[in-house]
Amino acid sequence: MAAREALPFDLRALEIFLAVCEEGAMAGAARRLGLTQPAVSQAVADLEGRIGLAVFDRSVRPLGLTAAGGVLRQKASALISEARQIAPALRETEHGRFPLLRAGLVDSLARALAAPLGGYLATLAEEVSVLSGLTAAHASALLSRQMDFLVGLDELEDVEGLERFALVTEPYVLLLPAGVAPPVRVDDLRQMALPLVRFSARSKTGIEVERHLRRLKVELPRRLEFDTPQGVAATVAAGEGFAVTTPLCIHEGAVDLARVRCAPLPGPAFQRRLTLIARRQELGRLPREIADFCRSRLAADVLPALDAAMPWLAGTLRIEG
Amino acid sequence: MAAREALPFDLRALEIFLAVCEEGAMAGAARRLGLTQPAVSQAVADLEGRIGLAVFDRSVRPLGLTAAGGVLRQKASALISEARQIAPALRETEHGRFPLLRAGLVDSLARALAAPLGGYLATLAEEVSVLSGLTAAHASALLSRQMDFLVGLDELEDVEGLERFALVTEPYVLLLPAGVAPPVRVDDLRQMALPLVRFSARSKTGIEVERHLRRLKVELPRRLEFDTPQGVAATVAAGEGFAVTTPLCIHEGAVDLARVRCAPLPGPAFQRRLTLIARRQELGRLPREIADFCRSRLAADVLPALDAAMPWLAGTLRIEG
DNA sequence: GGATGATATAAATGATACTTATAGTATCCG
DNA sequence: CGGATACTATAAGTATCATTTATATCATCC
Repeated sequence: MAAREALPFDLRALEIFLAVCEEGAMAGAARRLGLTQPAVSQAVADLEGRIGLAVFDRSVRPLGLTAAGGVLRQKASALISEARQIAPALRETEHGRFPLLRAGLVDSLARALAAPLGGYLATLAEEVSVLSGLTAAHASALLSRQMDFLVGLDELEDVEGLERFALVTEPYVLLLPAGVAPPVRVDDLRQMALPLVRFSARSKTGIEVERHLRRLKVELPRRLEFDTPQGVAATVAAGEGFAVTTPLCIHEGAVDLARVRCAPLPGPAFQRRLTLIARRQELGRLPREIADFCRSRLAADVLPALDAAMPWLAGTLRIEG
Repeated sequence: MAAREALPFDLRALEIFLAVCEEGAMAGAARRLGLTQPAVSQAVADLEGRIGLAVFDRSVRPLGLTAAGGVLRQKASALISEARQIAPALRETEHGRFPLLRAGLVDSLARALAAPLGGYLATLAEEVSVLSGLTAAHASALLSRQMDFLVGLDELEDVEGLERFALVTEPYVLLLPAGVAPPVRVDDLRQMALPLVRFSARSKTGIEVERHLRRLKVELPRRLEFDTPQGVAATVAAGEGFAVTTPLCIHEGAVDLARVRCAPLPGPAFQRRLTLIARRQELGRLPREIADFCRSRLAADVLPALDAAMPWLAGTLRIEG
């Protein structure tokens, strides 16, 4: 955690600063706040001393703002207005629940988890939003506090201040149209007659697959790519190509298993892990509990079907925790 | 402005509260903060007294959070982390400019203003973003502080705490394919052979046109609609229909004026006004200056061409201020 | 070039954050 | 169960910081 250096101001100082901005004069601000003029003058001088910069241009009247003062007005105004909303929000929370929880769910778990997760969150919060999509978009939303947690691949490995709960690890596998014989060796892969249906490079899964194939020196023509597991699975089911995907993506695709064939991916182990990521400490025990819930639902609803369809997975698809 | 009731806490109290949350114990928090245990105990009791709610459940150890406490942790954590970013941001502003300015520009001014506005803002801020689109989306971004100001129709008439600067008022006009004779009376409108090309009801312009035509008892079949002035203008230029639009939308459409014909809209006066809207007091004199800039660019770059193409406008298209 | 209305500084005062000291309470463990 | 341990609450004193009164200095307007 960052060094606990003291904050250079408190909310009271910002309140006084904003009053001066709006009145254009310290004396005016003092009248409005029910203080004396020197109190305001000293509060402003103290604030400037603490941040080490002048915020007012005292050579003109009405008082002008310096560059730093302009920015401070913008930021302080936002901060105070948020602070004012906190106490009312707390009072509305007497039901013992959060007022709002916002979750991001990677596409490949949308079918498996969106509804149960939404239902579970609804028992914890007054208002719930579950957004499915690419984890990249969710990651930036999480960092900018427009989202409370996300479930997806970990694209934030280098970011401090987050906590992670591993949910499930799964190997990449091959998905082929029903009649096609699966390649057994890496070399068979290089000679596939069918084109490769790809995940878009906008998704981390797409990037990982791309990199793995490059490492294996498997070069396949670029023909069709999709953002979503459904697009990939449906295209394979239609016989248009084969894909490197994962068991959960196949489940997400909701495709008729009679029309496709799943097979191990030849070559060295290649897997991915889905994780729940939240800002550390902000939601207390909640992220851990939500992760537990997700694991139990995956174990109960999804794993049995996938193990039945791909018995050769033999535990390489496993719930963490 | 809202009644200036005092804030029920300052940042120091929240800092202590969060330390207790993370340590799970007041004594632990005291050690971490370099305080004594009673100091923390009293700060917490004081905080609870001010907001009128208990935040900790003292009957269990490690200390549990109440419902309100859970929400407070979430909000306080966000507030403190934003507060910590302020001072560094101020120090980066020694160039005399804002670190970031985010503008929303209504589609109908995108061609006329996006580039010059962007250039002008770049002289004021380190980083600038100018987003074009429907004002409805910009309005919500403005309110949620994801945008600093917007230029468009005023869809926020009932919202407090905003300041407005009128830029330009323009009448709605008819746009027809070159060869078509313009309707002169309202009744001619009702008998147009060509279909009406509409602005989507997602845009305020579209809604206003729709309402005006309903008031005039002009009912025209629904065939083609667009979100953007380009779509409307290009469709009219292709001879596919006629449109009720405005001079600035026509300019935005960037259509060859030889292929279309502009004419007054029969019936009572019907106009719209474009406005610059910002959160009050946050950017100081900046909104007024930006509005001045926008007016001068419109007067210099756009008005002469439109007056030449539609001499019958005769001052009904006018810059405000 | 004063008159006026503002800001800055100094010293005194009041509020409140913090400390020491002590009493009360939860949890652990034999 | 009972005592050891570690925590929290309360009381009273102290230190610190915000605010006041009093006074000096500065900007702006005729």
